[in-house]
Amino acid sequence: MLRRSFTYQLASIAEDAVGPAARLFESRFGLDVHELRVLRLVGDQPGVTFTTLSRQTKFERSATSRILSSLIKGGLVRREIDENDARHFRLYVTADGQALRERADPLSLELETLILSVLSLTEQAEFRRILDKLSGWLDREFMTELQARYPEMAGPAKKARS
Amino acid sequence: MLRRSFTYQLASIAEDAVGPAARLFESRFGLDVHELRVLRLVGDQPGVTFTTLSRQTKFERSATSRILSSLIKGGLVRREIDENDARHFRLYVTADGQALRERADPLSLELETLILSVLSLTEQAEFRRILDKLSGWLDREFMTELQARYPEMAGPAKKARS
DNA sequence: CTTATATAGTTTCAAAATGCAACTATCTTA
DNA sequence: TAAGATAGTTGCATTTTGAAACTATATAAG
Repeated sequence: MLRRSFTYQLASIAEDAVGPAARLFESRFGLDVHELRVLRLVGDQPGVTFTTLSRQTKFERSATSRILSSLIKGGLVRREIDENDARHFRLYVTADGQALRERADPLSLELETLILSVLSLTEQAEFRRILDKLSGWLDREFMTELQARYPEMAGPAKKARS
Repeated sequence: MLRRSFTYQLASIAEDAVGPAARLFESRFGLDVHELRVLRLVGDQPGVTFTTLSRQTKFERSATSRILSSLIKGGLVRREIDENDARHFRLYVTADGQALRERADPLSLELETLILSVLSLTEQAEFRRILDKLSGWLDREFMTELQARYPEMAGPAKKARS
């Protein structure tokens, strides 16, 4: 078999993994995976600020803002004006949001376990370790490195569309 | 640091990897990454049929059809009616398509090397091996397994949108 | 032979997502 | 008190989406 491009393979795995999950979360909790992603990021970083968050979501700022609005409207997230700088909002998950996460997380875990079940435990650990290493690099030095090597591509991340 | 959901991590890595690549291919070759994906899949499987292809692309059939049309219009792919069954088209990359691939592939390889450069050679090999194992499983048994466990979600893969 | 059904692939179209740019509001500096 | 800078939101034109309808060929049944 021909060796497929690594990026294609990654994107393809991500789609196979996220796609079914998306449908399940939608049908069980009426929750869009994008919303879930934001809910989790906020939950894991109480008091996180919008700009930080939107860098992590990998969505556009405007998209993140809209998702956030919908979470707030749904009572899953609340925001507080920063007392030192009223331009900032500090974001927190509400009790309802927390409750929802607590229902959603086991399903995530279940799916994750199923996906990884084809790997031995050693492989799973190794895979995780490698993914962590990769994410760290991609989040930090990689982007700088890219800009340096390919100055032709400025501007922020464009839709990858897998 | 909190352990992030594996699917989020994967999607996030894929986006970081594919996003920049998308912009580069666009600016250097005027080629959309989706088109490139299809071009490669056809190139690697001369005579492949539309339905097979669209399963591999992970796009909707209609999207695949549109991308294919654009490749054909651009003279990068050609199609022939199957002599045994006129409902099928057999797809082939043209000389122009091949030439384009030959210009694009080195860039892909370069990017891929850069992305993986944070890993040791052993890790790279291990990572690849694990990815292969995962893709195989996800393409085959996994989907069946999912349907069995979660009958509530029928229908074909929905946009994962990461 | 004629009708029914299945399969391959394309096209249409309304709804949703995208992303730039303009906008509001606050803060900082001078 | 005016001029930027920063945080976040919203408007809106464009693009993307995906389900459904459609065309065309093949196969099966009566």
